[in-house]
Amino acid sequence: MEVFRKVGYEGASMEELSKAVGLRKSSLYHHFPKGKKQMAEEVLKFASRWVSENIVSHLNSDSDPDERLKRALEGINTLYSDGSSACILRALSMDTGLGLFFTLINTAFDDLIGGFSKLARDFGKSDAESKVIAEDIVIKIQGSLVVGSGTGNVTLFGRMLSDIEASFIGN
Amino acid sequence: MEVFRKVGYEGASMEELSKAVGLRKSSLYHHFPKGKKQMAEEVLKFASRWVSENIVSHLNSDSDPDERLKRALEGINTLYSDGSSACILRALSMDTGLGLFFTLINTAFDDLIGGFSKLARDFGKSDAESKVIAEDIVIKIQGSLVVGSGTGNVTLFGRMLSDIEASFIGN
DNA sequence: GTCTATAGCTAGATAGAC
DNA sequence: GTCTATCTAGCTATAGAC
Repeated sequence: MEVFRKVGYEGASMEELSKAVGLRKSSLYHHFPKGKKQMAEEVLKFASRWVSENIVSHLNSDSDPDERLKRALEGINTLYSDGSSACILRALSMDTGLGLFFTLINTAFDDLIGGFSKLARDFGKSDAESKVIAEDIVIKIQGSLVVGSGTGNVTLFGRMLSDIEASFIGN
Repeated sequence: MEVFRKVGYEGASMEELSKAVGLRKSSLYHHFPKGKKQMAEEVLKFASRWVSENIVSHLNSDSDPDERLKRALEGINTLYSDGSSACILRALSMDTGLGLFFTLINTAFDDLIGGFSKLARDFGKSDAESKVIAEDIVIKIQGSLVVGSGTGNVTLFGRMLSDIEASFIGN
């Protein structure tokens, strides 16, 4: 996963993946008979599951909204290593001619937006408002990762998380 | 440029670039002796110049702030084809092992942020506020492109531009 | 399940005619 | 300046011993 999200699908060579895993190239084909494409797919599924279990699950629960928001943001902070790790969804959404992974990426984004949408509703927002708020949150997270890595300013991500938290508590 | 921003540096093959340009591979080496790396570099420089001339120049001018904002946003909308085209800065900021283009990308982002920063000051904001506002704007633009392409919802980009415009005029 | 060895191919890049 | 033809290195992927 580290390799893919750092260099993207085309940028990741089996050699590099092999070194990262600590197994020879041929051994990778034992675990993933369909090769690199399958490896990227499994990585995406793993990441989606992680997001679902460590972020979306909190957003969708029925406990205290403040607590849920806090836990979800902690999950996001962990996922992106305080803003220093790229997003695997973004890394794999480019390259690869005819969107090999579009469906997986699409549902992952939708789940996340759906989670924040529910949270916003539980904070008293209307359905329409909630959708917009949720989209804006995910946009801010992704944007801060892109601009943060492009400018070398890692603090943007942290500020964005603070802003997101404040935007709920403020209202 | 279209090829690079769609599939990234590693994803772009000389063959594909050749077809896009309408010249044979070997002819490309006549214009760009240093090959693919140079092509990407020139594309990046071209894009930076375009951004500078069609977006940043307006932001940094001394005419009516409302007008400058409007023109800059029009430039952004053109650059990204209403949100349907990926950002070349983002496409080339990944891949390529040891950030081949980091400096170019960095200054492009800084110029853009600097431009919006000046605009915010001319709208009466303090220096510190202006920097934050400018960063947030660029974050929103990048984020909406990422989430828009990831979810297949192109409208996010347009909404973001509207929000940006409204955020100034509202204050 | 992991390895060494290698097949088969495509990538980026060159040579040289015109 | 553009072309055809080709080189070479690196890639993904496979074969088969252990």
